[in-house]
Amino acid sequence: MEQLLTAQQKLLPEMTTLLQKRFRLLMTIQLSVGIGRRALSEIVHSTERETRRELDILRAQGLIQVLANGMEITHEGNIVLETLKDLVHEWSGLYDMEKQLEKTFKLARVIIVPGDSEIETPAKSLIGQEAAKQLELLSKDQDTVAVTGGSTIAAIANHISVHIKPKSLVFVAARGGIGENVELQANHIASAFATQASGTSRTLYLPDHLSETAYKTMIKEPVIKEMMDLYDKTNIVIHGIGDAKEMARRRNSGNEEVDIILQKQAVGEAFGYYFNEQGKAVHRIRTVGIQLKQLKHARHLLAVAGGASKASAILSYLKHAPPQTVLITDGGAAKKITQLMINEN
Amino acid sequence: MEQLLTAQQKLLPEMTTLLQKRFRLLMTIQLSVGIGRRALSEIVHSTERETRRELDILRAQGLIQVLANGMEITHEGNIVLETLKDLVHEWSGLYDMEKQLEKTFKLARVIIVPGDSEIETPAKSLIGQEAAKQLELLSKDQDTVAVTGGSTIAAIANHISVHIKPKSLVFVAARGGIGENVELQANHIASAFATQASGTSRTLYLPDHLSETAYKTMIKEPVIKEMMDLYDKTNIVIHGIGDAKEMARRRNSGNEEVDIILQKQAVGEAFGYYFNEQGKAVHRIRTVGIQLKQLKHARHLLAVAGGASKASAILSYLKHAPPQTVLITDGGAAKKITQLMINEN
DNA sequence: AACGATGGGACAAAAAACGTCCCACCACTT
DNA sequence: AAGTGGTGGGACGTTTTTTGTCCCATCGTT
Repeated sequence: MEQLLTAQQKLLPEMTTLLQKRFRLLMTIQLSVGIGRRALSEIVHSTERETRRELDILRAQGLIQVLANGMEITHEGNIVLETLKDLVHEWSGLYDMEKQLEKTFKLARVIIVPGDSEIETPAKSLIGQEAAKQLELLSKDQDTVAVTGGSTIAAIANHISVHIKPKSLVFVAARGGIGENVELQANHIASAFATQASGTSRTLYLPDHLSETAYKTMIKEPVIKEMMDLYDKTNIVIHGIGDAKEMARRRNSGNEEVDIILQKQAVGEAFGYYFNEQGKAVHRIRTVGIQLKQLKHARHLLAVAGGASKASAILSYLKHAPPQTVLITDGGAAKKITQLMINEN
Repeated sequence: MEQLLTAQQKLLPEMTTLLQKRFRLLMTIQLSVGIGRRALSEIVHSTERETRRELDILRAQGLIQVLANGMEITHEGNIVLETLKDLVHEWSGLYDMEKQLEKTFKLARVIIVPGDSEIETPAKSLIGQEAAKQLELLSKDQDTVAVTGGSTIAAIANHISVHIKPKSLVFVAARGGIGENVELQANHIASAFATQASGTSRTLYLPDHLSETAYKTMIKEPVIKEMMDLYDKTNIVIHGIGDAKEMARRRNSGNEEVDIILQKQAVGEAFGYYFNEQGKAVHRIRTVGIQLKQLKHARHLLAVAGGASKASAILSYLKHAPPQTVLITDGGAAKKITQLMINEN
């Protein structure tokens, strides 16, 4: 039945907003009987005309009744209100969390999709879809877009072709290779994005983590140097947020490295920096790929990560996220983040 | 969960239509892959522009994908389609039945609300609501409206004030008193309607069934004569459809009367006539109140009845219903009627 | 190469929504 | 008893959206 509602929302995307709007009106009328059209408009922060329109509909549906001294909710209206209470609470809860996170961490935008991508697959797909929508919204012609790897970022690819209109985007792999799975490599993903968006892609064929000597050698290679320059010109960065231990494991870090991470209580990782719960960088490893300081020059940053287990990593990252960051996550992560924030205070 | 959907429909009445429209588009695309915008418009009998608008939404939602040679449904679209199948079938089934009944019996309009008013109370309320809407739609200023009694008709009263704009309607009791319950008497209902619609009412203080002598005496009374004249001027009639045995019981008919009804296999009753399954009038009793032949002169007839048990009575009535009849019933009755019709052939 | 479909762009016309008044009415307060 | 501040509903010019109807480049098929 959960699915039925999800399917309904897919087919009628405007439903969610409308339902919440009318629900709120109905609820307000219930709470303050005898309220008038204009007073109501003020409370719900809506124009008189719009409120009026919705009220006409509510009246025609027999959910409210008009008295001489204002309006009151009918018995039927009360039933509707009661029935939809949980549903709206669920939905509007997400909306409230979005706004709260935006405000607390001074982010450009926070988008929370319902569900938990670790438990239900549709949530990951929703995240991907929203990320693709944001990319379409924020990208301009001939922009350079840097992308990292990971399953969440990979999930965006499926929705690119549906949402992105062609505008000669250049997709750049934002980091070298990590771990085994080819499908989740930045290189592969950049290329996939380019195909789907009818753009071009540039790839970086190097391991993500290099010894100092190897690094110094490779940086002089023209092919590599060219990529480093591209990072300076990057307009949009789409990146995941890694769990510290998980990233260390993927990088096949040695025992001493893992020990440092554990000892310094790192919870999150991004672009070679490990962050502790307070959002402080406690450790750094040399990585090829885009650098943290280069991020600040990008016009938009899409931070994409979901699942309750990533909550602490996301929270840690948010504490130093640049203001042009757009966070796209899911209800599972968002709820956990809120919990963690409460525990801190 | 059934309730949740009902509540949703209450709050978003435009949802039903929209959902069905988009569902149909999606389904058509699924069936004929590679179909184009214009061909699609023809199939679903919609304008190119409207189809286009909906298609844009479906595309943005990732439910369809645009190829060079037309459109195809995505995996996600298929899931949505599968999930909403039952819901839409339920809804559109009602719509189809409406059209079928309209056509078969040449009626002005048939409205079927979901549910069965004998089982769920909301269905009766829905019937009342729809009847009130129709009255608003069909009535003109200073119209004379005759109403009969019964619980279904009484249910309309609650929705009158919400739907009817004041237009000096005159409500007339269409028949005398039957049975005990005052609240369900034509007199009481006419008066209730008038109050709710800010109109006036005329009542008929006589028992519905009279002996011939009593009838001949009373008909000469000016007060009664005046009412009979009013019936000739009646513009709109709102009436229920009675089950034959039930009506006989309410009228406290004698045993011989009941025997005739049983023997002649009467199933329905309206305005003193008992009808058999074939819609033939098999028995008649003298009633005060509006007469069957006077119905034909009314501009609109609202026949209101619900519940599976009334199906045969409704069907019987429909067989001789005047073309200006608007039938308002519920899913329970409509489904039973359809079954009965199939059995006849 | 030609045809017939495709989707998408464009634009004037029609329709709906909106902002913003006024007005009559009613319930309180003064 | 008069005044005041709220109520809903009507009205109307303006703005925004929707609609109908083209054209056009493109692609697959003939």
